[in-house]
Amino acid sequence: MAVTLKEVAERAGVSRSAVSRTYTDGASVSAKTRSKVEKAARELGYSPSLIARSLATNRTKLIGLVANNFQNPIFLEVFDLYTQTLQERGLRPLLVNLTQETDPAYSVQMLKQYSVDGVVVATSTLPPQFAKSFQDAKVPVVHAFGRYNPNSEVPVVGINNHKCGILAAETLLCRGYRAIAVLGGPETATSTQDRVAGFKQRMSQAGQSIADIRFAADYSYYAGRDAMHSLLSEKSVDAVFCGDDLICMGAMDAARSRGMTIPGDISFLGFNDMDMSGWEAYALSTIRQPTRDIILASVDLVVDMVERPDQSHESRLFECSVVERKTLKALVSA
Amino acid sequence: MAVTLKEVAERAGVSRSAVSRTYTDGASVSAKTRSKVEKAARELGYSPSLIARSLATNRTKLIGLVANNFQNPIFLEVFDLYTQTLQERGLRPLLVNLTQETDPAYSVQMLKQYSVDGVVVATSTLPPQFAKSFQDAKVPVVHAFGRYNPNSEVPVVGINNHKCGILAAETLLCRGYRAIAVLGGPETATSTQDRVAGFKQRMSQAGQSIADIRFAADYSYYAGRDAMHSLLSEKSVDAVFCGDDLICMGAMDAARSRGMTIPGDISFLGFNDMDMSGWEAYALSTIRQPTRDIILASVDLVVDMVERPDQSHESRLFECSVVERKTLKALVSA
DNA sequence: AGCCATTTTGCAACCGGTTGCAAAAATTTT
DNA sequence: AAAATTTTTGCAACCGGTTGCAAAATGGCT
Repeated sequence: MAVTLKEVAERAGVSRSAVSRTYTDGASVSAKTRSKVEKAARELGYSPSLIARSLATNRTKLIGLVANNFQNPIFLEVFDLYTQTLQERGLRPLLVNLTQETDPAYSVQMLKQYSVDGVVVATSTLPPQFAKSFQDAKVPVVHAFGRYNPNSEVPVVGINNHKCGILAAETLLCRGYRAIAVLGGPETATSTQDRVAGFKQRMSQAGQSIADIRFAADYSYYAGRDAMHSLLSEKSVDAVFCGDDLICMGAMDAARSRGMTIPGDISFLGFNDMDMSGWEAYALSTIRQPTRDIILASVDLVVDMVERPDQSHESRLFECSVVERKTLKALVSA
Repeated sequence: MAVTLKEVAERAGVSRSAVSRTYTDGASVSAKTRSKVEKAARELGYSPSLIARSLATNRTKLIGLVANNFQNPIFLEVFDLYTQTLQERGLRPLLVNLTQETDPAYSVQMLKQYSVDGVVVATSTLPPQFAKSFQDAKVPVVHAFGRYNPNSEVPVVGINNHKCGILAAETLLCRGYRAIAVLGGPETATSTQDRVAGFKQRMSQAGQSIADIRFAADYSYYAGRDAMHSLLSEKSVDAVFCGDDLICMGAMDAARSRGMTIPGDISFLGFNDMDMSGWEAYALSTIRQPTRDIILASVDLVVDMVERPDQSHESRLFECSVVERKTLKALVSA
């Protein structure tokens, strides 16, 4: 069917190796041979089969990308960046959509069968041991957006969620809020747990209690809205720290539908700073996670792990920052 | 490195073919041999290499998914469905992110090198000839969300955009609007062109002129907002048909920021019915495109093209419907 | 021109599977 | 129990590339 190296070799009147070498860089071919080969290849419409090459070189240029957050628009941004970044390096993503099925065995098996060169697990909700199972299967893996632990075996690229929780608490405290609630993401997500822990710590350090802590069923607008409705029907609060911008938008709409104004009656602090957070209907003040940096670094890291497997590979954490828009009151000056 | 078929064969004390046959269905292996092989495989942690298999069978189980709309959240829904649907059939998507570079040559080359079994081009903005170039390269291809033409060579799975334009016009006309504008997607997108053409046709048929036609620079919130601002500073209109929900949300925020109420001062009709369109902050009345049906059908179709290449393969168009929320006035009764 | 160092080239084995074919084994039939 | 039939098995060639090695070609130098 497709044109093969052998046909090109025959047409160009050279050996098969000569053709092969024309297409592997660093190989030794004379200018004359190269041009004969290229001419023949052009005429035949030849392009080398990566499948066959993979078999011989033991490199597929395929990177497994494992994700479970296909509901959250921020993942589209993540996804766009991953595909572009990989593309630029001549690599291709092979996607695994985890849906509910978070049994790692399936993904590991799948990606091993395709002999991916490496894997990026891109999720903030799964525990370190999930990513670990790729490592156990001898596949280079990095956990992007994952939970960092100083002696974790799988390198993590992400943020310090505990510290972000502290940052959130400080941001709200120094604006004088006194009835603060937390509306986290799913309780099982490691990111949620860490952020809430950091938040609690800073609040109690300031001698403040937290008015209410609850968790949205998932990372979605509707989960945020529903959780906020039930919160508002039980408690009265003046500020809410949300575990995610999407949840926060749902929560804001819940508050508004009860006639509350933002930030007059109630204030919101989100998390992530996705594209939509800047929309005028929300103009969300939020904690920005440097998504782009995390993605670039995680690709760099996994590539490095593939190329230099013996070296040690270190986790990288990036700083988060507060983005001020219109859902918080102005700072009270000291 | 990885465990190979040969090692399993040796351990199980059978030939390599026996091992191979154990893992290809429809092959003839005795129960006794099979269990010996499975035992050895389990002990060694063997799973067959799809790369090697592909080379021999000429099937990779890889489907190229070509897209250029990584900015629009609706694509995340599309993407989720594609990955899941393919996954269920034992196939994997190989993603190509077109970004600006819409020269098909690159994608064709890329996907041919990976010997994908088939390709789904999932975009409503590129012309039929883009998808055609895969066909010219002998790769089975379907164009999802593409422009349909009765004698198009590449099968299309999507909607009739012209008809949707008519539907939009009727929806607005029968509610009594008399200063109607169109705010389309990018002017170069085939979907935009067809919707606008249908819309115009129905309007002139009703003896109505269109107050303003303009196009957003791309399928984004900000493009919609900017275009709407310039529209409003030039004209006065009572309803706007937007080429996409995202554009529509931007347009709504532009109108609101000028103090207009919806649907009191101005009404909006969107297109797509993405998840966000139901959010309370927008509650968009919109034309629903049956995304799920389109995706399932396009996967079915491409699979069929791979399995029965000689058969003829027909395009499929689905119907769209109006979803009523809160951005249009109630119907004026006859 | 002749010698030596450097490139370039082709051969052949290999990557990890599949599969047509004929022989061997198991099963059925007489 | 032997013959005929069916099923299972192993051999070996093949899928489309890469690569170590030795031979051949090239180029530089005296």
